[in-house]
Amino acid sequence: MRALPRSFYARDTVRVARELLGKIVRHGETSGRIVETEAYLGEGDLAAHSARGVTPRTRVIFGPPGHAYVYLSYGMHCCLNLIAEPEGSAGGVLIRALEPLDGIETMRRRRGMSDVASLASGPGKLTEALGITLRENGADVTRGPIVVCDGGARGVEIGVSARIGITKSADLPLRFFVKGSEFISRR
DNA sequence: AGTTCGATCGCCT
DNA sequence: GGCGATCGAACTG
Repeated sequence: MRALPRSFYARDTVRVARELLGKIVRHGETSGRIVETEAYLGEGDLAAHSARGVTPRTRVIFGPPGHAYVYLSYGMHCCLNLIAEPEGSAGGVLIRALEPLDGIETMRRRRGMSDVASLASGPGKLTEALGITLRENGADVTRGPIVVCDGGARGVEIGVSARIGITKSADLPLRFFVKGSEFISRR
């Protein structure tokens, strides 16, 4: 399966967040279909790490599209974002949940649990299931080791809501999910 | 140099 | 539904 081209990411962040639903994320032998995303915008989005401009941490968010921004949340979970917008403009899509596809036994071992619907139903869970850590920060997802490709999913119904677990800019409808999926983090 | 505060999860009740 | 775990970035003085 071929990686999505960089041009897919070099667009409006909300559009990229919506269209990432149904796409497949692969890391090594493990992969999953994206069923939940959130858009984090540039200027004016106080919930985004990029809200206060370029710093050593947020450098990746302002960099070229099609790269991974991985950060540590609450000192224990890594979260995966895919960078959107042309270089120099901030925008990222937080991957919040995956439907596990390949390497389910590996995911079970990494997660220490067996229920498939819970293996990757949260941003910290899916990075643990796929073995994604801070080492992958800045990786080019059109090349690897993390690769995103077209899953052939068409015409799924998309649900929209406010983003989860944030306090600033909390009311914006920037969370997107596959309606009815049993693999999302919450309904 | 010290402090504060998270784009969370799982376990407990 | 509440809380503790645990680390790095950014802000303060």
